Amino acid sequence: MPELPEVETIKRELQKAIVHKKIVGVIINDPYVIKEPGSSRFKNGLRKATITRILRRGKALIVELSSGKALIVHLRMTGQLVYPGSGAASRVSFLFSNGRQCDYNDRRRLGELRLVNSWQSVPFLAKLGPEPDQLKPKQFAMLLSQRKAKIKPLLMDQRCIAGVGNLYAAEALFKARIRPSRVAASLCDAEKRRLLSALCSIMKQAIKHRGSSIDQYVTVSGKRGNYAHFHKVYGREGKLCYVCKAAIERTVLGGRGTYFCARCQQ
DNA sequence: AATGGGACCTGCGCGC
DNA sequence: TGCGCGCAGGTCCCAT
Repeated sequence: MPELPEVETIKRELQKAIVHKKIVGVIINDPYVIKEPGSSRFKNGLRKATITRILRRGKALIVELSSGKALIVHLRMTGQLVYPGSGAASRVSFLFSNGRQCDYNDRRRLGELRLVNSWQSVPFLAKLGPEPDQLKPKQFAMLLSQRKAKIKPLLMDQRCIAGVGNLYAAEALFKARIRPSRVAASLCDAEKRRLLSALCSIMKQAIKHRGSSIDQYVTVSGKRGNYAHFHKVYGREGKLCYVCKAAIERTVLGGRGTYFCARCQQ
């Protein structure tokens, strides 16, 4: 579900909601979503900890604790953090000293919670590529050079660039007028510059609108994201391209549904 | 190195 | 009404 803009939106709301609050208890309704450590060590490691800071890297949330440990939350497809939570549908609830709680919900149970001593050493985080807005055009060009992979799956490879998923990859490629099936190394300098610029501007706009609520993504406070109103290709198979009126097409790349305009994107 | 397939999960909407 | 299938914003693992 959530890509960079959705996770960033969650991070910002979470900051306002729970930073400086003290955890007094943890309710585990579904131990499956806790990948490390075991339930009791997870509970004990969180109890009495105060939340000091919340960070985002790619699509992962990092909740830093006064104990020096960190809670890593990856929402994958259907994870949600809700504050204040009611406990309904909660897989794990974090109870605070103010009597309120933050619920972790996850319909498909693909998400992960981990309590770690040092988040820098979590393999997935250590391997993440740079954030899109940290990239200079030259670096971006380097990342794509020599790569035989198709550009859309490569954009979604978290080791290449962090935070880009299926939806925003499709939108960025449309804005940059590049066909998703193009081999990355075949992009000319101008196309690479267009693509980075499209990626950054789309992420920025999407964050401004709290991300895209397509199915059931909501922010921490339960608000929907409005960026779906701005989608040009994602989910628009058979509908007319806003630029050239050709029908938007859908294909599969790297196992993921891929939407594009065959006329605008060459 | 890169790609394709499957796996992990649940639930929705569709056609029959 | 019921059933099977395809689909879903993510990532990992294995075979080729």
